[in-house]
Amino acid sequence: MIENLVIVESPAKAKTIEKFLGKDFHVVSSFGHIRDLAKKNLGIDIEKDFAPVYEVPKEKAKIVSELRKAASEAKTVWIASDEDREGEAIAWHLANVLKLDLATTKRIVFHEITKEAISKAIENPRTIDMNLVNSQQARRILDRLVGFEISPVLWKKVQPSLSAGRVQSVAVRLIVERERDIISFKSESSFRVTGDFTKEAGNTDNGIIKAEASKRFPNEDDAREFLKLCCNTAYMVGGVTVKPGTRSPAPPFTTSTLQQEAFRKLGFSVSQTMAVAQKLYEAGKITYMRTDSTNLSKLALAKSREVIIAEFGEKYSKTRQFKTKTKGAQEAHEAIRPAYPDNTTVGGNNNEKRLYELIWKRTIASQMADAEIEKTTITIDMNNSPVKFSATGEVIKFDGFLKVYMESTDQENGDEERNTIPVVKKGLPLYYNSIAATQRFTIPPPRYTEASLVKKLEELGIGRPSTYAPTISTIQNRGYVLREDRPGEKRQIKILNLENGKIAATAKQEVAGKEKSKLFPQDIGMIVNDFLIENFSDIVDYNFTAEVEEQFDEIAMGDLKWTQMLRNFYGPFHKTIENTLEKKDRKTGTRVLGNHPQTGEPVSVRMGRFGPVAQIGNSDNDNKPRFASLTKNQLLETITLDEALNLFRLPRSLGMHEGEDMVIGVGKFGPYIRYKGKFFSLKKGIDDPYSVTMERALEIISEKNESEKNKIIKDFGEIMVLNGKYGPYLTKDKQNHRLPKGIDAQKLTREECLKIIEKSDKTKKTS
DNA sequence: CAGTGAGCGAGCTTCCGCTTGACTT
Repeated sequence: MIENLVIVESPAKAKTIEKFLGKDFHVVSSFGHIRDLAKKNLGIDIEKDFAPVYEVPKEKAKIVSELRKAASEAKTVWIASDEDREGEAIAWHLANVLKLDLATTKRIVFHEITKEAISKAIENPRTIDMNLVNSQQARRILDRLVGFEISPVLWKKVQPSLSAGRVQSVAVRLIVERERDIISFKSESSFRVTGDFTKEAGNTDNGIIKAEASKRFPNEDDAREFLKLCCNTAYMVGGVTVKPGTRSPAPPFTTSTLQQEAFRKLGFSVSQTMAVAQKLYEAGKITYMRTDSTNLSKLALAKSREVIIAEFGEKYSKTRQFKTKTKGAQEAHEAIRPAYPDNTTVGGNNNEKRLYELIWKRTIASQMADAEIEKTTITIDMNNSPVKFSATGEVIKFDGFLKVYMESTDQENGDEERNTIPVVKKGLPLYYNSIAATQRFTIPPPRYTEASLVKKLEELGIGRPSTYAPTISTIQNRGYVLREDRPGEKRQIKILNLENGKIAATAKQEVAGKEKSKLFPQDIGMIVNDFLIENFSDIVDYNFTAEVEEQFDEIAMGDLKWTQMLRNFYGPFHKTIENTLEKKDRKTGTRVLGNHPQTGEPVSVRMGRFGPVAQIGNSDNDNKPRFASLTKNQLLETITLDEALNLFRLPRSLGMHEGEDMVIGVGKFGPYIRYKGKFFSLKKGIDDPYSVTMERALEIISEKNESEKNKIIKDFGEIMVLNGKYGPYLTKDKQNHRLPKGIDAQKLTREECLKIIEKSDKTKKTS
C-alpha cells in the first residue's frame, strides 16, 4: 500500500518530483490528456446542450489502466497537472476515469520544480475548479465544431481531404496575404550617396569617416548633378553629437522565441528545435520546453547570479524578472532555461550542444547588466548645397550582457556595420576620398519563415506552445504552403563613382529576391483561403481567437455558462454552413487568360483533379481540349497567357539519335529525357527543358549510365551487390538487405550473400 | 518511377491541445 500517489503530466517531471518528495510519495505521469472527444463523428450531442462524448483513445488505454491500479492502491491521490485550462481539464478527466471523489480529490499546482515550490503546493491543496474545466470544454468543443463542420464543406466545394480550423486557417491566411502584398509590390529605385572623408586630402592614415548624404536622388541624372556639386565644394564638420545610451538583454526563452532564435542562429526548423529541446529536457538538462512564460524561479535567479559573478564579476550581474506580455499566456511553467546554470556546456550530439549553449547564453544574459553605448554622429556640411553628409559610430563603453549574447533580427542585411569613427571637432575642414551614388531598389515585405510565422501567431494570441510546430506541419502536409529556397534573380544596379574629380559610371550585378527556407502559399492554399474568407469571414478573422478567448475567460470566472456560449456561437455558425453547402458553387480558381493566338480558342487555368492545370479550348466543341500542368513555381493567380501557352511546348522531340526518338517532357519528378524507353532526369537548376539540346541530353544520358555501372559491385543474377547512398547493400527479389559490419563487399561470393539474406530474413520475421 | 483533366459513387478525409514513444531508413 502506497501512502500518497501524485499524478503529473510529464514523465520527466515525475522523476524529478519524486526525488523531492521522499518515500511516502509515489509520482506517476498521465502523459498529457487521457480522454478526448470521440474520434469518429462529431463527438458532441448538440441536441443535448452540446454534451461531449468522451472516450479514452486506444493508445492511452494502457496508461489509464496503470493509473487506475495505482490509484486504487493509494490512500491519497494528488493531482498535480499544470495550472492552466488544459491542466485543470486533465485533472477533471483523471478524477472521472479513476473514479475519485471530486469533493475530496486533492488538486495541487506548482509553476516551478523546486523543493520549496512543491512542499508549499502539498501544504495548500484545493479542489478541482469546475469553471476552469468548463472553459476548457468550451474551447475543445468549439474547435471541434469549427474543424469538423467546415472541413466537410471544403471536401464538397473545393477538394477532398482538405481541412480548416481556428488556428491553421489563420496561419494560411497570413501567408497568402503576405504573398499578395509581394505580388502587388512595385519596386522603385533611387540613388543613395555615400562618401569616405579624411582630415587631410589624399591621406587615409588618420582614419576614414564613412558618411551618407541626407538626401536620396530619384534618378541617375539628379545623382550625377549632385556628384558634380560634391566635386566642387569644400567640406566642413558641421556638428558632432555624442549620445550615451543603454541596451538591455532580451528575456529568457519561451517556446516561440526559442524557435525564432534557433532558426536565425542555428538554422533549425521549428520541429527540429522542439525535437532537440525534448531530448535536452528528458536528459534533465533544461526545464520544460513548451512554455509561454519568461519567468525564472528564485533558484534559477540565484544560481545565474552566482555563475555571472564567478565568471565575469559583480558589476556584470543584474537580477531581473521579466513580465510575460504575450496575449493569452497561461504561464503554467517557467521560461526555458538550463536546469543547472553552472553547466556552461553539456554532452549529447552536436545539435543538442548547440541548442543548450543558446539557451544557456540567453538565460545568463537576461540576468546581466545593461550594455552602455556611446553613439557619435558627425554631420558634414557642403558650401554649395543644403545636403549634409552624416556619419554615425558606436562605441561600447561597457559590454554588460553583450559579453554573452546578442539577439538576432530577421533582417538579413548586415547593413548596420558598427563603425568606430575618428575624433573630429566642429569646423574642421574635410576632404573626400571617394563618393559613390549607388542605385538602391525598395524591397517587398518579407515572406514568413516557420519561426516568424510562429512569432506572428503568438502576437495574435493564436495557438499554444505545444501546437506551433504541429500547426506548421499541418499546413504543409495539406499542401497549403511549401517551405522553399528560391535562387532569386540577377539585376543590374548602376553606380556613379567620384574619385579625383572625375565621375565614372559603372554597373554591378546583385541578386534580388533570394529566399532561404521561406513559406510560399500554393494554389490550393490560396483557393481555400479565399473560400473561407468569402463564407466564414468571422472564423478566419485575425481577432476571432482573441474574442472567443475573452468568453472562455468569462466562463473560467464563473460569469458565463459554457453551454450558453456555445449556443450563441453555434446558431449562426451552423446556419452559415448549411447556406454555403446549399448555395455556393464549387471553387476551382479558374482564370480565363485570353485566346490562343492561332486558333482563337479560349486559354484558361484552374485547379484540376491532379493539381493546377492550363487548358486550351472547351470540351463542348467538336475538338477535345488540351491540358498541361503548371510548373512548380507558377501560381494560378499570376500566370500570364504567354507562360500558359509555353507549357504546351512540352513534350517536344529533340530528333532521332541512333535510330531512336529523343523526347523532352515534364513528369511527376520534374523535367526528363525519354530515350530508348528509359528516363533520365534533367539537372535541377542547370538544364531548362525548353532549350536543352541533343548534345547536352547525350551528356546527361552517358553520365547516368556511367553511375549505373558503378552502382553494381557484384552481379550474381538474382542476387546483386549494389552501391547505395549508405554504402554497399544486397538485393534479391526486390528486397534490400543490409551488409553486416566489417564485410568487404568486393570479395563477397554468392553463397555468402545467400547466408546474409537468410539471416536478415529471420531477424525481420521475429521482430 | 516520369500519363492523368468524363461521371458515377462507397467509404474515407477533418479540429486544437496535453504528453511521449514506436516505428522505419
